[in-house]
Amino acid sequence: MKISISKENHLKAIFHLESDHGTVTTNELAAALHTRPASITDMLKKLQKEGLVLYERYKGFSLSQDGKMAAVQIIRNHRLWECFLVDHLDFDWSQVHEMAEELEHLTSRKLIDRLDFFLGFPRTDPHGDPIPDSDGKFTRQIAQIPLPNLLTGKEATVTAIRPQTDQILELLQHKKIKIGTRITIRKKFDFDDSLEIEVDGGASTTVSALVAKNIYVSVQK
Amino acid sequence: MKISISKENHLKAIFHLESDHGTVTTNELAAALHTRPASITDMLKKLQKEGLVLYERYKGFSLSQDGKMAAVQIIRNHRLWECFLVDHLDFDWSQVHEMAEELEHLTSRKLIDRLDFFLGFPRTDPHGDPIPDSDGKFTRQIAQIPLPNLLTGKEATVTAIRPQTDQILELLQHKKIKIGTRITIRKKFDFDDSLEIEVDGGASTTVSALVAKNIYVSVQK
DNA sequence: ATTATATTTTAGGCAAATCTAAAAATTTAA
DNA sequence: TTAAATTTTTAGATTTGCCTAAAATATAAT
Repeated sequence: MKISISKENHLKAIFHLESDHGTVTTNELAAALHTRPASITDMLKKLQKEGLVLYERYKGFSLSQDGKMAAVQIIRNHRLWECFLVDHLDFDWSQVHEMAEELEHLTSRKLIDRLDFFLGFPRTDPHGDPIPDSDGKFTRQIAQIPLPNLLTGKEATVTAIRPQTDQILELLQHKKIKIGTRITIRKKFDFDDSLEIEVDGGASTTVSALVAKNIYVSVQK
Repeated sequence: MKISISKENHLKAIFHLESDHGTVTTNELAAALHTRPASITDMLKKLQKEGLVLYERYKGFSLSQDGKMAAVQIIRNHRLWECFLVDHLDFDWSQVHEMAEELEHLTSRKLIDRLDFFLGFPRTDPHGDPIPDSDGKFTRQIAQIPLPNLLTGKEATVTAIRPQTDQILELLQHKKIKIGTRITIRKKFDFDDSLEIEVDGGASTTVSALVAKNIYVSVQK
């Protein structure tokens, strides 16, 4: 009944790709897992036998209900451990992903539930991604929009940075922007789509279109 | 250069058996790891090739300097995670071993060092076993003696319970004895070697020879 | 609609970590 | 000190997860 780490990684990758594109192909999955299409086919057959994916050769595949549950559990583990690493061990959010990739595979359900309690039942991880509860349910997230879509003059809260790279982290750290920061757009420049923004009701800076596109905000909350 | 989990477990088991008996045999190691002697021989050859054990067929084996370092690192990980589970996630010391068996294999050195800091650099784990520092050094432990060896009337601190089973934990919990508890022997009964002891300067109880033998105390500190 | 291209699968192999059964070496005991 | 018992090792398989190269199928393009 125990799912191997490699299988867990396959389920997780399928889940993420399904969420993004709605559908997944063998090649995509192979790329996501840094493995070869042939290996994916092998694994798919095993996962099907265990009832974790629905698979028909040459036709495509998708997670079964059980497979989805397993994937969500891993994602929960991953995100909770990221919270622990950032909030209590004082790591930067850009450093924690790899460590969480290992921690997410720990098998004790009780451990993760106690960790959840210890952390105070956080609803999002340090990157702004939602954390499902112990039953695998994602509580509805507040609506997030890319910063360029925010109306000028309307204040909003930064809820996520995506994708997160060391480079954008460095830039945003310098500009004192992180999750929870309040931002108001003061001016949009059509020339290069850069934005002049006010940060936490204080100083103004300018961010390029590229940076702005990676910042997600919410007007509610 | 990365050591597999299975190899780490072999090194750790050799380390523990060497500490106990001074020497280890193929059969003992197989028993400790719930595996077969033939598998031990296989693994030993691999570990030798990697310079982690000194091995001559039919002659015996022991950890090399590198092997010892690796083993100590795992033990450090294991004991620090046990501290975390007991001190922060509120598990009983009898429950944490299995979880720590998984956590000990995490590969990030930085993670474990930050955990050490977070925990306040504990010198012993919840079972009273010493935790080596980041360089693998065990700081000299205060002398521990089995409770029956303690002189009557001399106060001492409980430093370890060994071996720890759910049953003895239950008994000691009921008698309010744990690591850190102060104990004084009031009377030794030669008839069955049971002891009448005073717990934390308060009430007295009696413990059987079997229980007493499993309690280790230190008069210093 | 047929060919060309791209995707997916099969076939056959490899390395790690285990196993069983049998052989070899060592140790113990008569 | 040789025979018996024990320990350890070898030989040969198995499972898991991956690989490459070639074949099968599906999709796109003329």
